Amino acid sequence: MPWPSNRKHDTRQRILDIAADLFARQGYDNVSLDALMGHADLTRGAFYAHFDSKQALYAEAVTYAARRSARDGLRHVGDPGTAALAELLRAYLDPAHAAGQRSPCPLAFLATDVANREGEVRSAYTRVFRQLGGMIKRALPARSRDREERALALAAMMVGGVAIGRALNDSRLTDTLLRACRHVGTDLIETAGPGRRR
Amino acid sequence: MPWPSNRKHDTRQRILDIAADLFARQGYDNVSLDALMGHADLTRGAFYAHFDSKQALYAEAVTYAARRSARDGLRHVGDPGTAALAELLRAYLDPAHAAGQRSPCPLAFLATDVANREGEVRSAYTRVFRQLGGMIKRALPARSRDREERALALAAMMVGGVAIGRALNDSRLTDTLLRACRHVGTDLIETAGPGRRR
DNA sequence: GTCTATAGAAAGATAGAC
DNA sequence: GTCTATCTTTCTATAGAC
Repeated sequence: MPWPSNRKHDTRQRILDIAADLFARQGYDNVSLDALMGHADLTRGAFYAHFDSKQALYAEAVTYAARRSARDGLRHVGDPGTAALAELLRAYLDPAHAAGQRSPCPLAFLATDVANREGEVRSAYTRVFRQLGGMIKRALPARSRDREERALALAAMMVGGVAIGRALNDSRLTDTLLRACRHVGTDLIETAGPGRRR
Repeated sequence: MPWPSNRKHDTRQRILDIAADLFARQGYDNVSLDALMGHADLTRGAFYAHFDSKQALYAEAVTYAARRSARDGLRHVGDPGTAALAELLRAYLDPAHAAGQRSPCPLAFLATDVANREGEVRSAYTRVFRQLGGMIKRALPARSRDREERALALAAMMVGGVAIGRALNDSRLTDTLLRACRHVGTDLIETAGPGRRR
């Protein structure tokens, strides 16, 4: 219960919701407070009644976008385990995700955008990445060697696949890339049984 | 011989060189023409004698940054083959690369930055990615199954690792991530012998 | 809390002198 | 080709009325 009771802080939440979407889709610099508040049917002036600055909102938005992306993306994913992990891989590397047709993951959509910022934004990004890595790690077979390394490498492949796929100009190549990551990633999960590698 | 003879287009080349560096390190919006030209010991006004617009320069810079990054990064990499590929993996996923201590690869440094642009910039990025994918593919064992898919997934892991590593706030986690990508990536190369998988 | 109005700074691009 | 000066736009942030 972060909020004492139901208040008019609905507005604040609405702004945060819109910000998570716009920032992820267009990047920090390409979203003006004017456009942002316009989407909330408000004007610039009202913004500072809810947030201290654009940067402060950005930091919160990164965290919130991650939570929302996980909530929406993991809807059909069952309990932890390799089957659920394969399903996560499929959902994350879906062309619809790269195309921004559902709640985008800020790790992939804001990677280089966040790298050019400081402080709280970077911390939020780091926190989110740790969560993804931890989730993948726990879903891998408990007794597999290199569980941590496999989890981090898998996360990098997922994020990289979507980030690159979004930048490409050729949707056929994007689809091919995402499919490749799904297939190779699935193999990385399946071959992660106890006592393999090296 | 792209240039008819040696001309004073040295200046143009100098601007391009600086742009490739600044854009990759700071992103498109965070580099002003003022700062750019300042690094070349010139002023804003001289810019338009060499390029049509900032966007046009950006497109050229993406291509040029890739060429320079490959040239500098592959200096100690021998002829194509799995050994050279392992060396490429090591050089690309080096913490010094992620920290920007040598010619940065635009694929990793500009992924989400390029995604928010159009036209020629996206085309340049796509072309560069095709080159990286092709290079990795040719270095994999010729008779291996899924050569194309492995190559693309490896590229995604490399780019993703560096892009994420650069955004993180914690250099220990960055190092761990890059090491994980190197190890798992090396395994992906070694297990790519003829007739494996599935 | 939300509005309009405005301050103040920065940016891309152009014009004309040298 | 390069300079200085300027046009024009855009943006974050603040002030004060309602």
